[in-house]
Amino acid sequence: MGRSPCCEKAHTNKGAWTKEEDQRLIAYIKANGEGCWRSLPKAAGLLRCGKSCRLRWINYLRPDLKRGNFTEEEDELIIKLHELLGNKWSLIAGRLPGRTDNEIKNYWNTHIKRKLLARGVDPQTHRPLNAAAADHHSQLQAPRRFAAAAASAGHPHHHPDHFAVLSNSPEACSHSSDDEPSSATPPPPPRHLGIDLNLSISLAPYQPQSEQLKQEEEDDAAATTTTTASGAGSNATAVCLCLNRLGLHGGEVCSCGRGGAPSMQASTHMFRFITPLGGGHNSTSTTMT
DNA sequence: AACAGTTTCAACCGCTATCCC
DNA sequence: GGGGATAGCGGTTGAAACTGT
Repeated sequence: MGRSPCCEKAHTNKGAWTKEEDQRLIAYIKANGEGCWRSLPKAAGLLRCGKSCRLRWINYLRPDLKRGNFTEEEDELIIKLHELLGNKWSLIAGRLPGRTDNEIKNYWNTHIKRKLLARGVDPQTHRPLNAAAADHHSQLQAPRRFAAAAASAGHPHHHPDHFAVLSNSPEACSHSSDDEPSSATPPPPPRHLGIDLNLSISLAPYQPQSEQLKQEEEDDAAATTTTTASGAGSNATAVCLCLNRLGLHGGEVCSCGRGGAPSMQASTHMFRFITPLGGGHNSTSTTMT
């Protein structure tokens, strides 16, 4: 039996795209928008698989792509996000406007891995290499927990890219590490690379962007912090995790607070670091830099 | 200049998640 | 609720570009 092929392979081109194919695809999407990828090739007059068209558009032809070398700030942001999310390239890409998951994945494998190794840091675990060797078992799981939690908590009405990063949320907290026995008093939160890792990720209810922006405008009494209706409860402070809030340049990419940045997707890929009121001092955002 | 080895990155493949009937 | 169709994701591949000898 098996799956039906994603397209009629006998009559499709493969390999590198020609300029003419690119032009056809661009023209079609400009005229009709991104729609059903499966039917697009035929409609656009392309002898390509829909999947291939989608990939070409997303990774190469999209007008909002940045292209060019990664900046030092982007490097560090990728490293930090990878530490939190693991190999969730699309989620990481969601925090880097103009970059694609494929681009980041390639960049990770070709540049950042080596950079971390040169620093003596294990690229998978983000731990010092000798320490990583020491407790092999526990390291395998640590950096993936956040992403795993987010993925496994999948609710059909939650947009997959919308989850909050919660702290001190008992049901959400998956950070009690395997290498430390659980006890009545939880161990102090670990810190890595200047990030307060007293965090975990859970899904936040998805809202359509306009609704979300409206909500955020309402909630936006405090410029950089908002409360959410998520499971963190009412006394949690949410801190935006977009570029400028991470202390990086390029504040224009942030549209999470209000509609200021034109058409950036940042608000549709929102992470929030939530720290408890009172004790938090917004420590998450301040320690991220 | 020619060749071999290495690096980069666009594209493909297979799988899972989600949608829709 | 079940099953097929579709979209999206992450891992892998391989050709092109680059570097060293």
